[in-house]
Amino acid sequence: MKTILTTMTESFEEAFIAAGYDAKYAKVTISNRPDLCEYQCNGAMAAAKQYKCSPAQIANAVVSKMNQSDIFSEITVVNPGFINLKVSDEFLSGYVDEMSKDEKFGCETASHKKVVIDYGGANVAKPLHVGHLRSAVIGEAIKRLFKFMGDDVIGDVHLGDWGLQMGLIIEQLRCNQPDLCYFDDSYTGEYPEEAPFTISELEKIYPEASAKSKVDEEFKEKAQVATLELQKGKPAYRAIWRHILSVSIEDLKKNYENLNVNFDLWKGESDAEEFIEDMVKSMIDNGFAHESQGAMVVDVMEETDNKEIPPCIIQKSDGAALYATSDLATIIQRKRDFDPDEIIYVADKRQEMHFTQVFRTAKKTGILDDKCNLKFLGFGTVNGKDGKPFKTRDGGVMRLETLILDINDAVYNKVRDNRDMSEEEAKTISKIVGLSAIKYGDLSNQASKDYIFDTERFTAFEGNTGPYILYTIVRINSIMKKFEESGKRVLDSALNIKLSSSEKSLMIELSKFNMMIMQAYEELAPHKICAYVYDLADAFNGFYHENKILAESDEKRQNGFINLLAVTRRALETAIDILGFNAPERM
RNA sequence: GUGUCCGUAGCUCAGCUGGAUAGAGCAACGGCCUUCUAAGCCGUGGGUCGGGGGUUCGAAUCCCUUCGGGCACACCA
Repeated sequence: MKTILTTMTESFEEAFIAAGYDAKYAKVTISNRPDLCEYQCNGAMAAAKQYKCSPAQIANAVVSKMNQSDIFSEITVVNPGFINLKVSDEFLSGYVDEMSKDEKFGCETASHKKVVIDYGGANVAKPLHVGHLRSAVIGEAIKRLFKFMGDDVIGDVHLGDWGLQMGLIIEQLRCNQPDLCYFDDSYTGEYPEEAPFTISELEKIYPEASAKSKVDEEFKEKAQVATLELQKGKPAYRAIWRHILSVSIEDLKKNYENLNVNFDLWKGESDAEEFIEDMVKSMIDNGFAHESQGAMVVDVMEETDNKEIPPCIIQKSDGAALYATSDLATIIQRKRDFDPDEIIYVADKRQEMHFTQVFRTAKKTGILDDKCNLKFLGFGTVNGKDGKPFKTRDGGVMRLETLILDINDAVYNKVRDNRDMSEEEAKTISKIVGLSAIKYGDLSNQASKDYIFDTERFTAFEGNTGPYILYTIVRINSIMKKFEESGKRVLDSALNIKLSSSEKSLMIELSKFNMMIMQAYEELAPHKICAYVYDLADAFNGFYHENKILAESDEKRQNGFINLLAVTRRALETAIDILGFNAPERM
């Protein structure tokens, strides 16, 4: 269904044409002067230049063709040539009504794409930390947004599971437990199904190994050898590797679950391994890759570049693969498995250069045709209150798990203070509300910018926060419940057509739903959904304070109120579901 | 050095495909709970949109320049 602004613009296009002017000037926008009007059309001023007459003259001519309109209740021309508009109650109410009957609230796209979204950025054997928060939260929101818009979306965590870290862990394990059968070369039996370590042991092994490799050259070399042997398929190391994967993935799933983040695919770098050899060979054979300073590279510099873009290295001088190689091979794999129309990478913005190189190489070498769009959604750093990267109090890396627990605790205390409820319920609610605090706090900032993660601010439940949105929904729930308990029934699904001012404001906000969601979709901008949800919640709270819903004596009018509440609740719930969190029954 | 992003209220951020008086939230101050969850609502104060030029009837928004900051610039991911 058309957005309300499109509908309005189209009615003005007719008027512009009827008055003898180009339809391109007919654009209707939301008013930036709510004290004067609800919508406005400023085209007359732009048109004045082309037609060499006064803007007011054009505006008046256009408006004179608009007097049949049932969309607007008021159309006025103001100097120098603004056309100020107020929407009619009937049209607005009808529009919101139609929207509410649509499963997707009037959102639609021209085409349904197949999209792979690469987000999460987790590595096996390493715990998630704050740095992983954004990729997970933003990626999940983008994925849900695309799904909502009707695209066929595949979310892939794309684990880091194939690098030197694997060899390091294997060698460290050998030091710690040399008697394990994996290290006995004469061992011929089946390797055990049980992993020789738990996740918390594993999480200790990696830092230990990593630290040792920096001071112990011999150890580092052994790890490199182990990595190579693993990649070549040595059964014992493959067995350890599988243990690392299964133990890690189980733990990662649990952590991502706590964030309400779900991947459709748990592929990793290792899954692209099989494509690397042929890929590199073909790039060389086809003349795309050449040797430079011992490495194999693909030139990706283009004439229009105004800065140096280094070539994309697809093979190190020692013959090993690296980041770009693995990403390119993964594109081949995705092309084969899904043949996507688009692949979106949600990663730290500092990796932009890398993705530029990979994208260009993929196109240049023909791994991908022009049908498939590659997009990079880069996000900024999570900083602490000092404006520097977020750390624990003692300066260490903040684990994501810890961050979530801290937030939940703060929320829990608040919930216990404010409401009388059982400990169990308070805990459940704290998790739900805490998640909204984290996600809304993150998503309400522009993805590309750094932002300050202020635990106090996010857990203080006042103002423009996730909990405020949830609180609004809970209020609606509460009224609806009381309405049902009173034994009253909803008469019909009609909304009121004679509107109070706060009721109209709420409907105007509701009518923006499809527009805002589609804009966020086109711009990959979840923060616009946050801003919208806040405006909607704000409009509802204004309405809530001005109208006594349960005490309304006019049954018909009350019926309209209740229906409006239902629409508002569904709009809010739909929007926060896209953002990746939800509301509790009460709080 | 080159490129790139950013600089908006005391703080955290929107607005940036040009429109009228630059918006929120927090913090400050003043009101509103015998009545649907006060985690709320209403109101007050607070800005030379980093500085300077330019384009335009009109610039936070576009262009140039300058200052300040972040980040990236070939064998890490």
